[in-house]
Amino acid sequence: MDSRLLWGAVEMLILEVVSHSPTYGYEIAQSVAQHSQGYFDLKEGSLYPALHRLEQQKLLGSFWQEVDGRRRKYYRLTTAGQIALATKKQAWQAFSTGVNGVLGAEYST
Amino acid sequence: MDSRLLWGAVEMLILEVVSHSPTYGYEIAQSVAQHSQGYFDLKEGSLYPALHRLEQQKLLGSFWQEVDGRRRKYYRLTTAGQIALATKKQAWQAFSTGVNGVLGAEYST
DNA sequence: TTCAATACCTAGACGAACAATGTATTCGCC
DNA sequence: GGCGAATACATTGTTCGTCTAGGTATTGAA
Repeated sequence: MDSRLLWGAVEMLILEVVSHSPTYGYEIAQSVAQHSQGYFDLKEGSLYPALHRLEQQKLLGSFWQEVDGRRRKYYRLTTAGQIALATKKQAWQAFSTGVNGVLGAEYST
Repeated sequence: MDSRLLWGAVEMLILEVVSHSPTYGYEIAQSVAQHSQGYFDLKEGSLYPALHRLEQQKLLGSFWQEVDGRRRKYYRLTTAGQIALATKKQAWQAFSTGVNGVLGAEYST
């Protein structure tokens, strides 16, 4: 995949996954990979800085929890996060429509 | 618009526009803006470096031409450019499908 | 003459994704 | 009892395309 296309979409994908239920970094990466048929492979160097960014922007809240001897940092969506997610989805729609508008521009059809 | 989403898509959009007929930078920017309903606004700082990149990669060829006292640098798609465009379109499709797969994921359990 | 539009270009700043590396635990395997 | 794979977190430094902001020059309208 062209990783450049990933720019700006990572945060939206994270917010989307967390919006369904509180979850943690490692599981987010797996969830994104799974639902994209393995297309997305969030690296730690992208994932964790993004989570910290979103937390600092108060779009995500977090709490530590230990499960089976493993410490996990769970994230949940804040109200601001819900709004941000909706906004990002709209931006994605507009972007996607824009690209397809150029690609499918009727120069003959 | 979220300019981050633009990453990596600019070259594809340029190649697409040029593929229809030889054209020049200024017109490319206008064409992209028009076909995306004004969503995309290619800045010169993105447009010209991208054109030079594509020319250096031999995906675009160029020739100068003067029209009405204005010098224009026209670009045309090379054979390699056609292949690259097709490849980028497929990558875009895969990316778009991947994103929508995560956004529209069924969590019904 | 002054401004907008046309038409090209570049230098530097910015910032997110990546590779690589580190820590630590649990579990399957033999 | 040892050993690798998977789990789970994190950071450092590099990379590189986009943007801001600046520059040159011509044409045509106010």
